[in-house]
Amino acid sequence: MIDRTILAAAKLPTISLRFSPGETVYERGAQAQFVYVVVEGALCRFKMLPAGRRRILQFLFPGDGFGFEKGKQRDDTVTALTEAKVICLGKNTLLEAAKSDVRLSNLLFTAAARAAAVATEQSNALRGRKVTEQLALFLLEMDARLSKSGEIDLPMRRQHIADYFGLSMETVSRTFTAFQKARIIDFLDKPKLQRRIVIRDKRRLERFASDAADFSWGKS
Amino acid sequence: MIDRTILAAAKLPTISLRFSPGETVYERGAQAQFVYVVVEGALCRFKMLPAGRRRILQFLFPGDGFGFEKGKQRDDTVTALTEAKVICLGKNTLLEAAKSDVRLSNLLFTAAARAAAVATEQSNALRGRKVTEQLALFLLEMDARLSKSGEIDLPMRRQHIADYFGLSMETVSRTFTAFQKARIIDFLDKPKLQRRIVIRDKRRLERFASDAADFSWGKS
DNA sequence: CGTGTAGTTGATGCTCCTCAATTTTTGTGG
DNA sequence: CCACAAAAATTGAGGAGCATCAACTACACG
Repeated sequence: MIDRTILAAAKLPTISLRFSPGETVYERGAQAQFVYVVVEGALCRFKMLPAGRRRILQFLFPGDGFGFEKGKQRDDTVTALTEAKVICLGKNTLLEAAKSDVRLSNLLFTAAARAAAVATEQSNALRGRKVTEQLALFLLEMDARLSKSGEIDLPMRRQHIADYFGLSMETVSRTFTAFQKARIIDFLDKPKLQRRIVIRDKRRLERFASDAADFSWGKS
Repeated sequence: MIDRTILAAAKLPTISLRFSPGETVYERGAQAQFVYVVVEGALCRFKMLPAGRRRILQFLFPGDGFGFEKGKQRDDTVTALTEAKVICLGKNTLLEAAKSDVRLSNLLFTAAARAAAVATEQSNALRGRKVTEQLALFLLEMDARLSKSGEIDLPMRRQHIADYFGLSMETVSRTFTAFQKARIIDFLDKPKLQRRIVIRDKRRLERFASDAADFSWGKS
């Protein structure tokens, strides 16, 4: 909900940080001192659930902000999926600056309103949709956000995707395989965890994403 | 995301409106001129989906605000479920006032941030939960918001609840019946379409809401 | 008293989860 | 570079949960 634009407008000094895969930016229970913006790499924001499961709230990519939720204590955890660079800024510093700067305050408000809209939109976009729809949307989104020369190099594992959609890892895998067998996507670089994907038939993927069209699992 | 507090702080004149069951406050495509706050009664906000289905985004009760989404055109529709009273205020009027009033601008920002938090929270609270959990939560929420002397008089039909959770009407009905058979709730006033409900065993309902405990459908 | 709407109940099938086995990829130390 | 162990991903079989279709009941209204 916060982004580069706002930090730039605030004209306040920021701190730059680096993380390696698996390192955590902050954990549940920590003091909520800073707000962050991703500069490079990929991270994910999640909560732990009873029974050792976790719910992934968001995947974070360059330009995305995080850590601005209300409350003095963190309620979520953020860890890096890849090598990542983020900048941060004291939360109070920003809020104080907003108190005397109407333009900044309005920027914050607009950003928050947009964030709220996006949040409700997202939650509604996924409800009641079939797995093929959700994952088609996911692949299209990842394609839009991090494809280079037509290839998507997914920074997250199947389990992460499953935790994001509340599905089982197996279902994610089966769906991707089905997409591949239908020649909608392809895996590249077998020696690289099938995480590198190419969309071969975007048209058809988009049809899956909007339409509830269905295909059978058992087809060759 | 907007509420009474903000309209009060804005010190701007509001207009009072009344609606009867089934009447619409605004429809998809209309100009987004006003923001609203419910004073009395119940309404619902929804979008139409292909195939004649609809997705209910929110049930609105006294104190709830609506109509503040970005964009010049409405993307949703709001209709009254019961006799309802709402107040409204020109959107631009409010935004203009905020431009020169830091305190109001900050209030708007805070409200928007809270709305964003609530939205993400809600969307995450429902993902992957079983029907019994979702509906137990729903009943507890309705109990908190509109019970009088222990009775909940639901303003919405089974179909509305189903559209809200993305379930079928039949599943909602079966679950309520199961709650009743387990003596967790009871229906009052048979001659009133089973919409009047009493929670008999709140403790157990709360367990259903948090825990994924399950019971069989076929029990007497 | 017939018609329409809301709600309940039952039978059947699809979707996706769970558990388990197997294959592929990664990482480590010779 | 290879051998081995650990982690990630795939694949298969069986089952739980919810949708769908359809019949039936209860109440509202003319």
